[in-house]
Amino acid sequence: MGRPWRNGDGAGAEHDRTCGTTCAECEVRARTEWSVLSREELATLEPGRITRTYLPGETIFQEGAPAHGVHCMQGGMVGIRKLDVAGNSTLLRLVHAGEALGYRALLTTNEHRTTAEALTLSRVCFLDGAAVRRLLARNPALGLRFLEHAARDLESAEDKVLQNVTLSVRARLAHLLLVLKDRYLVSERGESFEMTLPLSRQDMAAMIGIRPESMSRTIRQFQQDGLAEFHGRSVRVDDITCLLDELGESAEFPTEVPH
Amino acid sequence: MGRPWRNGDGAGAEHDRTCGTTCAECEVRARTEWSVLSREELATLEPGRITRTYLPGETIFQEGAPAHGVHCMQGGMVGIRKLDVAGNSTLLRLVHAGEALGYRALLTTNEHRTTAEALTLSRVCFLDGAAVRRLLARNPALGLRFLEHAARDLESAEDKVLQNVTLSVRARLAHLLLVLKDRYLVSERGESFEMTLPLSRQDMAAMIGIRPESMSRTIRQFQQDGLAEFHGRSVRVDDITCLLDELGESAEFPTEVPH
DNA sequence: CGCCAGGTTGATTTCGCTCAAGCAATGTGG
DNA sequence: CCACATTGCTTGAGCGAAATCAACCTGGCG
Repeated sequence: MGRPWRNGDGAGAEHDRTCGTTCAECEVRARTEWSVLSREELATLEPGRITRTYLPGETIFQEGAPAHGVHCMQGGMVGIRKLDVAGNSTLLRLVHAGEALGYRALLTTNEHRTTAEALTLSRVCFLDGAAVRRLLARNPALGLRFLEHAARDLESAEDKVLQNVTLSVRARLAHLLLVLKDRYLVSERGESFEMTLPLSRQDMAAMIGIRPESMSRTIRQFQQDGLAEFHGRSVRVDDITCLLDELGESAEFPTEVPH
Repeated sequence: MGRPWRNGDGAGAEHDRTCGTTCAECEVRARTEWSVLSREELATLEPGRITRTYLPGETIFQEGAPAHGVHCMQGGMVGIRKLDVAGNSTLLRLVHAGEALGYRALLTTNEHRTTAEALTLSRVCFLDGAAVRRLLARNPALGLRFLEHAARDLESAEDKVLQNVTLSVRARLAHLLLVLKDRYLVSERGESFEMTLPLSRQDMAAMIGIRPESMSRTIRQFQQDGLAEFHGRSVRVDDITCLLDELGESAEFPTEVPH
């Protein structure tokens, strides 16, 4: 249990001693929406604050449950899932240290529309909804920070829609690898790089909307084609440009022949 | 061009005489984000306001273009599209009278990530970005209204992701018809109803992420199965419950056999 | 009249899913 | 320590839904 918050986040500045400190002293505060608040404003959040550690697999809130407040990630990684009637699930996005979680339900239905599940050991603060709403009503900057967050989430959700519709599985996996590279890169040299995947195969499959079997097969294809080498959760890519080529390949320009 | 703003919106209160009036006098204001503003605040928007009418097919803003402000729908219907490299496009959502348009780019990149195209004759106001930002910084309620809007958009985008991944084309068309029914219903009696589609077949296909050919075939299937009758843009559904059945049918409970 | 975009239909292909089995790593209880 | 269950991952065989390719039809319009 040495340093559980170091999970590829790069910052690696979160230690056990954050345990129980106030928001004002929180090490990830600068990255959060709360960074726009004054000391006095921050203090109003303290009474309704609860910090908790979640083990991998534990759920933080469930789809359909009423939202009583906002969660704020201190460390670890959480997956936002959405399930359909048949139990089929999609992994919509990953949430890391410094990000808010479940803020949306506070604004609309008061009911969570997604499930949040810890994917690694995670420390998460819960902040009381009423206190947050009071601050939102008073300080415009706070709402704007959340608005930016929502705008980014919306952007990536729309990207995902387009991706799932237009790209092949190969292209979607290539895209996923490139996205994960930004955060989970281990080493890079020229056109080649290495990274450690933060997700199981199943979860990677759920991220691009395919079955685990298809993930296996596509990974094997990538290896056979010399695109990437997978050893457990570590991936080595020799030539990143090959990966980039995959993105457009499934739907190349329709050879604009004049007449 | 008698009454161009009556497009199934139900309200039907927008007429040509709205032309050139102020925001304060705007007939759709009560439904907009601006409803939380005082008369004085509204007045600050006037200098940077431009009202324009768009013909069907005209684009209001294009993916990649810089955003200089926010658009506000007075009447008509606009489609939000997103294109991929190969020219393949998806219709992400429809925007109607009283809704803001292109507000997201103002908050993040300052660059539009989607294209907005008038689908019917539409009247749209443009509001200067700097003026809007000034108000956002002053009045928390305005930001919260936009935040609610973004939260709803995000919700439906995530629903769409799940839908495209888990539901069959049949189920997705059934779902689309049920969604369109809410707004474009013509008449209803018991389990049966009639409506007039606001979209071409191509655009309906683009909404659920399929090719036009597949849309044709699925419509024919629906007719053969007695689910719905299509005559051009009018649809008659005899038994709405049949349509509802389609939603879950593609992925029914996996027969939870104990042991 | 000819042209053209939108829509329909048919034939064929292909990509990813389903179903099924097997395997390695891990845990568990006797 | 072993027998056994469990879980995550992989692989194979076969199927089926939707895409692709291609032709044709229709109505609107210059």
